[in-house]
Order: sequence, then C-alpha cells, then structure tokens
Amino acid sequence: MQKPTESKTITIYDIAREAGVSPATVSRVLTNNANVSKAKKEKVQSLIEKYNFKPNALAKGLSDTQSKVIGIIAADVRNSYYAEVFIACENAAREQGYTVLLSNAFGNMEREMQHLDMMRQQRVDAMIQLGGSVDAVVSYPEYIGKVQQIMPAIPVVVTGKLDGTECYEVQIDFDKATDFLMEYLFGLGHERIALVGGRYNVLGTYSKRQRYEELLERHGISYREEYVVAGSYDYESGYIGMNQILALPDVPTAVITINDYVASGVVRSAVEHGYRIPQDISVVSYDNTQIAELLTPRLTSIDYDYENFGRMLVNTAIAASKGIQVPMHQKMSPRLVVRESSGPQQEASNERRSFRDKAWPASVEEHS
Amino acid sequence: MQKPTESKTITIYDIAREAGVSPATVSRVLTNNANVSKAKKEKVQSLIEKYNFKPNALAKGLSDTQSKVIGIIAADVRNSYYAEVFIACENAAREQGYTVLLSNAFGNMEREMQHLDMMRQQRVDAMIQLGGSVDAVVSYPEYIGKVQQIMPAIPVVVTGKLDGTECYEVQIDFDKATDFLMEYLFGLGHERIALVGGRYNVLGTYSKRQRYEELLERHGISYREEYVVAGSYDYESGYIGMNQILALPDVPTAVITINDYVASGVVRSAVEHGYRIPQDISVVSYDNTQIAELLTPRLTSIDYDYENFGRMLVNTAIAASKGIQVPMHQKMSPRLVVRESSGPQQEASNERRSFRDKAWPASVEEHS
DNA sequence: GTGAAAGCGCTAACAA
DNA sequence: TTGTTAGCGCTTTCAC
Repeated sequence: MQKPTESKTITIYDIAREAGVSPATVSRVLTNNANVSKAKKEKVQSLIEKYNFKPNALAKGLSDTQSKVIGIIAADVRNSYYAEVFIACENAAREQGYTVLLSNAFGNMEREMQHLDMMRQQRVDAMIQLGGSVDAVVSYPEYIGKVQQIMPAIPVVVTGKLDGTECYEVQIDFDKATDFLMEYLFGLGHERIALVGGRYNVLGTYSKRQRYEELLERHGISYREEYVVAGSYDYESGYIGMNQILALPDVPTAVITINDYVASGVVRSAVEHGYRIPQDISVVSYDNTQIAELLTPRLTSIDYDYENFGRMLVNTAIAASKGIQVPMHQKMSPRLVVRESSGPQQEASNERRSFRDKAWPASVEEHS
Repeated sequence: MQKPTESKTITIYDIAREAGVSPATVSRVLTNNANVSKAKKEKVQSLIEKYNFKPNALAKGLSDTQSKVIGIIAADVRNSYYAEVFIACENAAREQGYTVLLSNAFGNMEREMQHLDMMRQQRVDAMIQLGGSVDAVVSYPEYIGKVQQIMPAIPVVVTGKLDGTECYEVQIDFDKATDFLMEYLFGLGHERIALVGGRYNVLGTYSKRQRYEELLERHGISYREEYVVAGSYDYESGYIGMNQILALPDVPTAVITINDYVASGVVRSAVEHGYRIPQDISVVSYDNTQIAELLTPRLTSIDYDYENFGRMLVNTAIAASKGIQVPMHQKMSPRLVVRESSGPQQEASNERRSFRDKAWPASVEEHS
C-alpha cells in the first residue's frame, strides 16, 4: 500500500542534505532541546520554512513513545453538556500542544470498549472518559477488566469512577450543586419540591437524589416518594415525568430537573397544564447548557465552569501520562445561575391549581 | 523521554518468539493479506488473544503510510448543527475502521490553519472541513494558499468551497431547501416573508438570500429590503433582528430564520411583542437541530439527513485518500419538517397587530 | 508458506 | 557543537 496522491513527502533527511548537516541536527532544531550553532540552526530553520516542512508525528511518536494525542470517549456530543466539556478539553489540550481524538459511545458499553482498544492502538498518551460506564453507581466487572487491561500502559481519567481501578477521577461536586439548588428554593419559600429525570444507577443522578433527601430531612420536610420521578435525560422524560407529577393531588411548587433537556419537557408539560412558570411552579436544573438560555422562560441552572473542568481533565491526563504526580481524586465546585424559571413560592398557587383545566392553553409571562 | 508508567509493551516480536515463528508471519496474520498455514495462524491468533495484543498504529502508519485517521475541522461542535454532522462522520468513519481527530476553529482562520498543520503532522489520511473559511462566498487567498500546500499530500473535503483548489465538495442543496420553505409558505398564503440572521459573506446564507429573492420575484411579490435583516447565527441576532422587523409599519406574516438558534430569538421577540406563533406570524428555519423540538412552539425546519451527509463526507474522504475516483462535487437534498411554528396566513393578523401592545404578555397556544 | 532484511521518519545515546 | 548509529514496531519485498 503506497500513498497514491503523494508527490514526494519531505523528511528531515531532505532538509539535512540541503542544509549540509546531519539529520540529527535537524532533529535538534526541531525539538529545540540541544545546542546547535546559530548558523546551522538558522540555515535549517529557513529550509523548514521554505518547504513548509512538518515532522511526521507518527515517526516521532514511534521513537519517543509520546504521541501527543489524548483520546476522549464521550457519551454523545450532541448533548450540549458533553459538547461543552469536550470543547473545553480540546482547548486545554491544544494549549499544551496536544491533539484530541474524539469518539462517542452512545451509552453503549460495547462501543466504549471498542473505543478503548482503538485508542490504545493509536497509542494515545492518555484517555479521558466523559460519562458512560464510568458513571455507573456500581461499576460493571466487564468494563473494569477492560480498563485494567489498558491502565498499566495508558492512564485513564474519568468524570465518574471505576471501582477497583486506578483511574484518575475529576468530578463535579454534585452534592454542592444540589445544596445550591435546594437552599435557593428553600430560601424562596418552597417546600413541596419534586425531582424529575435521570436513572438512579447513574452516579451523578444517584448522589443528587441522596442529597435531595438529606436536605429535605435537614429542613424538617418529609420526603414524598411521589415527588421523585426517574426517567432518562431527554425532553421526553421531563414531559412524561411532569405529567405524572401534575396528576398528583398535591402539586409541588418547585421542580428540580436532572438536566436542561429534562427541564424543557417539564416546562412544556407544566405550561400545557395551565401552570405559569415561575409564578405557579419554579423549575431549576443542572448543567446550564445553552438550552437554558434558549428556553422560555430561561432556566435557572447549575453551572460547572466548563473551561476549568476541561482544563483539569486534560492537565490530569497529561501529567499522568508523563508520570507526574497528580491527585487521584479532584472535585470541581459548581455555581448557581439564577434566571427566569424560578421565583418565590406564591401562596396563590393553591387557588390557581383549582381551575387549571380551564386555564389551558397556557399563558407564559415574560419578565426580562 | 521514556514511557514512565509502562510495564512492558508487547510487540509482534514477543508474539513471534512465543509462537516460534517470524515477526513477518505475525504481521501476515494481523493484516490477513497473505497466506499463512492454518496451524501457525491459529497459534499466533491464540497468543494475540492471550496477551490482548493490539498492534501499534503509529508503527503501522509509519510503514504503510496509512494512518487510518481522518481529521475533522469544525467551526464549533457546541452548535448542534456541527455536532450532528460530526457524529454522523464519526459513525461512518468507525464503520470503515477509521478513527477521527476533531478540532474546533471557532470561526477563526488562524486556528483553522493551525489545525490544518497539526493534522498534517499527525498524517491523517484525509481531512474534512465543516464550515469556517470554506463557507466564505469569496475565499481568502491566505487560506487558499494554506490548503494548496496541504492538498498534494492530503485530500481535503469541505462542506462549502475553496476557489482555485482541488477540494472535494459535499454540499447541502440550499437552493432546494429555500424552495421548500418558500413554496410551503406561499402555499399557506404568506406573501410578506422576512429573512432573518446570518452574514451574507457566508456561502450558505448568501445563496439562501439569493434564492429568496428569486422566488419572491417568480411569485410576483416585490422584494422589500427591510424584510431582510442580516446578523449572526445565534439567539441574540434573532432577537435583535426581529425587534427591528416588528418596528416596521408593515409587519410580515412569516419569518425565515437562518438556523434554529436565530429562530429561538425571533420567537422570543415576537412573543414579547404580543404576537402569537404561528397564528400571527409563522417562523420557519434551517438545520432542524434538536433545538427545533425543544422550543415552544416546536419549529418547522429544514432537515438534512445528517447520517447520510456524514457518510458522504467520510466516504469521499476515504476514497480520495486511496486515490479512488470520486466526484469533486456532490449535493445533498434536504427535506422540510413541518411542526407547530408555522401555519396559514390569517387575515385577522392585521387587526391583531393594532392592539399588540395591550396584548402583552403573550399567550402561546399549543397544538400538538 | 515462511524467514531475513530493509525501510517508514524520527529521536537519542554515544563518540568525536 | 555535531555526526554516526541504533532503535521505535510494523509491513513488505525478496529469496528460499
């Protein structure tokens, strides 16, 4: 298999010959980590310019066993959350002269394992896994095995955890996130608070719910099972979940959704049922993706400082690949972004609920 | 620089030694393109299994000058349009045993050129550029030069064009898209149709506008400059653009937006001004991203069959990298997805506009 | 069918 | 400071 299009690829040998030096010298000016006489250096550099020579990264990677590539396995970049994290990682990587190999697993463990192998073959210096199997509350033995196979050669950093492995963990502090959300709602007078969306075998979702229960208890509010509706992470589950909740005799005054997509479904359901947001029901969510600003009303949501998150992930990955000491566990603090979808609990809401059926179709009030 | 973490990477030599064959033979069973006796073949395969051996893609790429990596330069995957196209490309690539290197340029030509170089260094087999400089109505000479430097070695396929280069073009047929939108609106009785968002030095945007004017003329409707508001591709420009249009004495009955993000701004502006969508104003857009389904009302939008688009891009890239004959220009036909944001032009709309100020806040009607 | 050997393009001792 | 040399791990003639 020879390259078909190629005219003639230029190498350090070509440069060396024309400069009248040895290939090693060319390599030296390329890597810039050895002394070369000014004259030769300039000569070589001018030739590099002249031919717009770019050293073959494959050959380089082969010889110094550093590919300068970081592999990223994401659940699905069409989900804005992952897109944000990925972009942040890519930027951080580029700043350090690294390139990024991205693949999406679509929540499919088989796929993840294939990607793991593929990236190993590509000899990425490190891998970052965003969501997926590393988000499982109890890790899958099969996946653990796979990663353990990889780990001795390539460090893996994850946004979740992987029991029994030496993966580096860079997590978002979901407890703190939930604290922000709940304390904010409590402060507005809300007590009947629902939690919609997500699967409870997912780490982040699980801990959100745990914390939710804890905080209710701490505030002397009794936990109501019917206010907690699991589902998925998309519009649909928000819509369905909220329909279910609104069928309850005692409708909550605030809803926490597992992410912005779910929030969009919740909002639509509420509006269709004649509730105004935030006057009748407050909706708050996690992730603060672009969706949060596009919806009407704009969503109050938990922001993660994606830029920093990405940087942390990448720096950890790079450091680990070089054998530099890095903490195995790191946590990012989130912050609350308040927008229009939330507001004080209104006493009037009880009375309003009684004529919700005639109130349809809904009127959405803007306050910007 | 030696690998720090590594215990001992296993190579074909290790396999060969243990199997009692030569490295060449191991290579033969790996590539599977030469005859090996069944016995040795099985012996080798079992060892590959045993050690979970994965051949070093760098070495492979070095020797056979095929990296099996495709580079993709996107404007910004946080934009759902690009995310969709990227995902489609990645899937198509994976199906063919290729891996995908992704980088985002953020509409910055400098960045694009850096990425071009970086990918060349990585010896990607081909590059796909999604948007950015290849979307310019008149290509930048600087960029042309850069790509021409690359092209002899690495084929480049683009979603736009690059004057004076041999780039492969896989485009969406925006003329057809605009036809669908306009004919649909005409069919509903709309004649006062606005066009909001986008920059007219961008290929797709430019051709949309051209076609828009042509179709108006063909239908004997006079073109009104004030109905065409340029801007950007985000929520903001939709909002601002629509505010501007709604200040006109003669408000349009339908608005075409350059994409779903712009549509979201248009919708909000309209609703804030007391217009109901679609009863008073229809809004239709291009791209049919997930945003289209999340907004209220759901957007009527032009869909591109992303899966096929991605496949076409990747197949073209791979074929080109192998020197296989492929057409230089290919076009994808879009289709119209009708949802709730558009409907028949209503005679009542004139009268409604007269009391729009007291109609605030808006009521949004659902019909699902 | 199989092994020996050269080479892909670069880096990194080791000498000089 | 600089050149020579020996790999990095794989593929691929070329003999046998």
